Amino acid sequence: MNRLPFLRLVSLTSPGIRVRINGVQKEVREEAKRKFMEFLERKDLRITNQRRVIIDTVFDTDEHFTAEQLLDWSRERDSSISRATVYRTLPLLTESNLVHEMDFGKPYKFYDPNYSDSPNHNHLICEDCEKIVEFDSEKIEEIEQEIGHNLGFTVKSQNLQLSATCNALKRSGACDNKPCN
Amino acid sequence: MNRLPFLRLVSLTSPGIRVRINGVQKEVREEAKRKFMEFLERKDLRITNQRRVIIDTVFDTDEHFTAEQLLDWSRERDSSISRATVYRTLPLLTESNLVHEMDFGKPYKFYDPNYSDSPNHNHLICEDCEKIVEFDSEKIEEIEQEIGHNLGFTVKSQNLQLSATCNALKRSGACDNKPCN
DNA sequence: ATAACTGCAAACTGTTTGCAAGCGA
DNA sequence: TCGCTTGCAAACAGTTTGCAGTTAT
Repeated sequence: MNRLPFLRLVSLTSPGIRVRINGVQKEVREEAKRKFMEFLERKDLRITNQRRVIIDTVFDTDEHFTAEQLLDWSRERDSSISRATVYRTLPLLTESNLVHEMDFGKPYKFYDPNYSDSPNHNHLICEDCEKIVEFDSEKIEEIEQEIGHNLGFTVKSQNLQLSATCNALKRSGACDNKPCN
Repeated sequence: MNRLPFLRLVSLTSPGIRVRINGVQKEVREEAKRKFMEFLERKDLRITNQRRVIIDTVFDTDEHFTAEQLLDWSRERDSSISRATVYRTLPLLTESNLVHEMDFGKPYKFYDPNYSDSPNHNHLICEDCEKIVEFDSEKIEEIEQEIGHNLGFTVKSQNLQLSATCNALKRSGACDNKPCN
């Protein structure tokens, strides 16, 4: 099953907006693995070989993935991993708050292994090449709180998706980031 | 199939934030119906009895609905309406930009018949009672454009979902809006 | 030992589709 | 009339689950 090429772009920092840097440090990823093991222990769940392989697969990548992609990648490491185990492990990963489940209106879900690193990041999706850029904005978070307050709610989490077209593509016929085939 | 009670709240206007008023005027709804008929004609599609019933059902309500709900409601008016026709009509409605398709992370989609009235509105979902509040914020739109610009994109559309808890519920044990069962 | 975990395959759910009959322009 | 539309039922895709055997603690 072929899926969309979801890449993360290199930072383009600007005031008040933090953009995820490509290639989060290895230590952060190792810490996430450790935290998930602790999460399992806390819930009296077992650290099986299959779970270890899946955890390593999840946190050794920086990319957003689908359940099916995770299955493929995990099977490259251990071909005995079953679809059921992947589907049973994903809810644990999201429950632990180390992975974020996302819906882009496709019939399948996407998972983001960078969540614990910056839990408030939002996404911009390029309509031209279907890439995803992550970004944080303090201003947006402020306004969200304000809106919630005005409506009589306490905002617990937000999900902002921007759908956009690539300026570079319009200028030169190709994205700066990657050719748009 | 029982679905969530998605209601629209009455306005709580505050500076810079426009909230949808409950009960959009009848004329707006009739205009939407007319526009959709025109859309069908423009595409050389036929105005069948089934389509008329579905259109009336969609624009006679103010609420967000699922495909299954639309089927139920339409069948109350004409019991011969089939699931297939509903599923075949929904893409036409979204393509016409009179209805907006939304994903709240559930396995089924929601549809918003208020879209043409305020195409940039966003949603706040109450975690306590699963109601949806619509709101517009010019500030958010400004920042979105700014972020897009800084990242080298032109933002075409946005989708902001706030997940929140109800302050009134916390104070008094019930929502102002509706008892939270 | 024993409770949690696994792979398998079947089940489930929302949505789509092929087909023969029906109906609008 | 002609070709778009319809209802039906089967197909489809992603996800979940029951079960019997396996494994971590």
